[in-house]
Amino acid sequence: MSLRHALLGVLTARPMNGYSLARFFAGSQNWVWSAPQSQIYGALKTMETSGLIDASREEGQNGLETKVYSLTDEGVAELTRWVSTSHAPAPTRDAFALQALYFDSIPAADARAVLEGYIRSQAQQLEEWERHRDALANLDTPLLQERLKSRPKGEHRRISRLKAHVFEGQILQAKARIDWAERALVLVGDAEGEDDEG
Amino acid sequence: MSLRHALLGVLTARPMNGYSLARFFAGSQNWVWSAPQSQIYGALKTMETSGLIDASREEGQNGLETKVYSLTDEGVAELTRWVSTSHAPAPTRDAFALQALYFDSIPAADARAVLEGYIRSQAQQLEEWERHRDALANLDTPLLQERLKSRPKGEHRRISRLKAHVFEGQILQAKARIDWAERALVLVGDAEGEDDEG
DNA sequence: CAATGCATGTAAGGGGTTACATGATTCT
DNA sequence: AGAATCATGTAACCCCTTACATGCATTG
Repeated sequence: MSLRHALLGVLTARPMNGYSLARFFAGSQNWVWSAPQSQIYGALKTMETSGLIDASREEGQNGLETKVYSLTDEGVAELTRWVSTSHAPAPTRDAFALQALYFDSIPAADARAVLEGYIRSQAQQLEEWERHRDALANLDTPLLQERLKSRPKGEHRRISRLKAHVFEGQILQAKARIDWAERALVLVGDAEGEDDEG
Repeated sequence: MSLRHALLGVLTARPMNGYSLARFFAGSQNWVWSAPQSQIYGALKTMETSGLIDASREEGQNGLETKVYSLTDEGVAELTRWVSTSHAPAPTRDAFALQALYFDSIPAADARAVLEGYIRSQAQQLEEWERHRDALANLDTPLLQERLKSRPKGEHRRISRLKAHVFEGQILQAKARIDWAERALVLVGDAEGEDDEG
């Protein structure tokens, strides 16, 4: 559902081809939406068919012919409409919380190892988000710079602050998860020597 | 992927039929995994085929014949294995953060309305999770009581604390989201009168 | 007798993942 | 010559959503 809006959002910064969009979304360790390459091309095709974006054949970086997509008026309107609308939250589906619900039924050492791995991956993600937040706050990302070219200078500070704040939100959540996991380590460790089936 | 493990986890408390499981997972406003009824029956069938659970025909609440599923040894082993293993975090896909990234391009009043709706829904979810956490801490949920029957009394307190802590984690995250959204309200409101395209 | 609850399923369609396939250009 | 990068796609499979379909039993 939202991949389309993510693509529309990126394309408001500047027109891009499928390959660049795919790189942006692939893995995407530091953004709020990710998608594999194979999904991008299909989505772009259906979005073109439904009139949200336009393709123009242009020369790529190496003289290769590429399809460069840009927003149509309809695409801009759809993004604006979507951003302005309240959407019901997606149903909860938290695999790690599910896993943690059954830590009481495995050896404490195993639960500790899983929690530590979780903390490591959250800490890494946290770092990446902090970097991205700082880059946005300093107007130091390529896409933001492109985007600001079509906005009056007086708005630049407000825009960069708003975008940085979105990643501040991700940061706060990652920190909450890390704090939680550290307290879980204590809870699990409490019963050292506890084993499997009781 | 994890619906199977969620089902295995619930079935460790007691054998259940598809209908009860469907009610448990449907909407599931206060648990960590949700799934619609239509998904449950299919998942149960494939899990039975792959030997994770066993079905036995028994009498339901009203003399109706129902299929009651219980874990096989293989099912227990699979759940234990899954819970004991570190899993890579799912790629980020945060629709609300995506939406918030473009609040700078809509009227501030619209952004405020969306944020307020978000805060309301998060606050509601928060309340439900707090109720559930408290119920677990007080050994006051039907499923936990069933589950504890097969565990030594000495472990009851530890188990209920661990489970309650999982929901404490959800609570902390919901609070972080609400705090974030409230600061976002200030940031957005800063530029009162700012409009659409600049 | 109608509505609600118990109980089990199917079907169609969309979204996401993994892997495969192809071809040109640039770098080493 | 071989590897990496640019560039665009396809195919199979699984998960999830929405909706439909059926039938028995209880309650008002």
